[in-house]
Amino acid sequence: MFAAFEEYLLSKAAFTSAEIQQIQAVSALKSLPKRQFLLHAGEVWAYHAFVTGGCLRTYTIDAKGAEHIINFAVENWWIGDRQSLTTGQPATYNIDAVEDSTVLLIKREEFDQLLHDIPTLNELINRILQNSFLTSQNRIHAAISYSAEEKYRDFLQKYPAFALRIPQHMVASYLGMTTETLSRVRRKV
Amino acid sequence: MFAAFEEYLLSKAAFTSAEIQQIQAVSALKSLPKRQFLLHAGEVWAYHAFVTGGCLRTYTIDAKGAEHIINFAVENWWIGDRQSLTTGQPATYNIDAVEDSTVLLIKREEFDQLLHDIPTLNELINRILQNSFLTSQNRIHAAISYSAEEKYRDFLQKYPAFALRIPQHMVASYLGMTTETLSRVRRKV
DNA sequence: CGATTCTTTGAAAACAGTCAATCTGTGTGG
DNA sequence: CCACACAGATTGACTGTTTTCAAAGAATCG
Repeated sequence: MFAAFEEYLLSKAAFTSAEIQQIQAVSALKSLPKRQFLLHAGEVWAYHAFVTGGCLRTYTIDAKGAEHIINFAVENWWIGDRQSLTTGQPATYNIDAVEDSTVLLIKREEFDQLLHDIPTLNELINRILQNSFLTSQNRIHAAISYSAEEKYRDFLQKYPAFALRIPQHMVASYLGMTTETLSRVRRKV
Repeated sequence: MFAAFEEYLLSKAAFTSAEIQQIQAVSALKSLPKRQFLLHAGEVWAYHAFVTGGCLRTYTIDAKGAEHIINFAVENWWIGDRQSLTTGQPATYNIDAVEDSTVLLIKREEFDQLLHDIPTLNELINRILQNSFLTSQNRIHAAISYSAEEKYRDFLQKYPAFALRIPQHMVASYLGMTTETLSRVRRKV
């Protein structure tokens, strides 16, 4: 399973095999059956996590019990509560497995050491951060500009693969609408 | 006006005076009267921009002529179309001045050189990027979870100063609702 | 198969948007 | 300094969209 991470790293930048080994030395693997939590809101999150297989979601639960999904992470995506990671404050988000998943974990201190020792990794992480930011901006734009139907069309166009593997009530919650509304929108699309 | 930027930089990290001078050498100042554009959608954006005074907004205009504001930037905030900056593609956003403003501009190539020469600046920029990302995440959460009234309360609580200086129809457009809806929400709050 | 989870449908209510008119404040030019 | 124009905010009546609640149908999994 580390092989998937190694392949990802090498596809993104020219890491030496010594660097790969150093990364592997601090990587821990974790299997998460469907519905199992990686993080509960209120706990402190102190890892960098990379999804090697499956799908997870980051979400909140409001006073009425409704879930609001901040994002999904499938193979080759990073996941975690970055706010908690950097501030040390309790996490505001829950993370659990949408499907049976496998995740690779690196503790914060060890990851910081890697960033310090391996400039290539530092650059890669910053590139990813920048991408995450741009993606977030686009999502904000969609959220404040589009109707329910437009949001769903936009989602389908951006993430056609997600629509096939993620339950619709979760897609609805990601798009900021109810399951019923999404179901009605889908009838039209 | 560079003084404001220098003060900002020194408040954020320990820059040497040589570094400050190197930064100043590539900084250009620009005054923007209210309503003047810094960037039109479709143009390529190739600067890092820092607001030394006033207030600007980043927004799109949809097919019906409605504006959707992605964000505001006041004194000591950075602004620009990062997507266009990094990819070289035409910008998707417009940027113009909400008030008479002053902006400090550094061309992309020169900024890259600074990042290379001044590790402290590199770290600072990455910290800011990370903050921008976290702020975006929170905004997404608000946009998909809250009602119009909750969105406005949340906005007031996070940015009390904005409510005083930004016209309400722009706040409405930032929150993803119409001016009329915001006006009705305000009557209740 | 039976139980659970997920999706769809219907009807009513709540919410937000639209259109049009009025009101307010501000700033400019005469 | 006043009058007027203009941008911005509010209000009312109406329309349309989305949510809510409840129930019934699929699909999936042990």
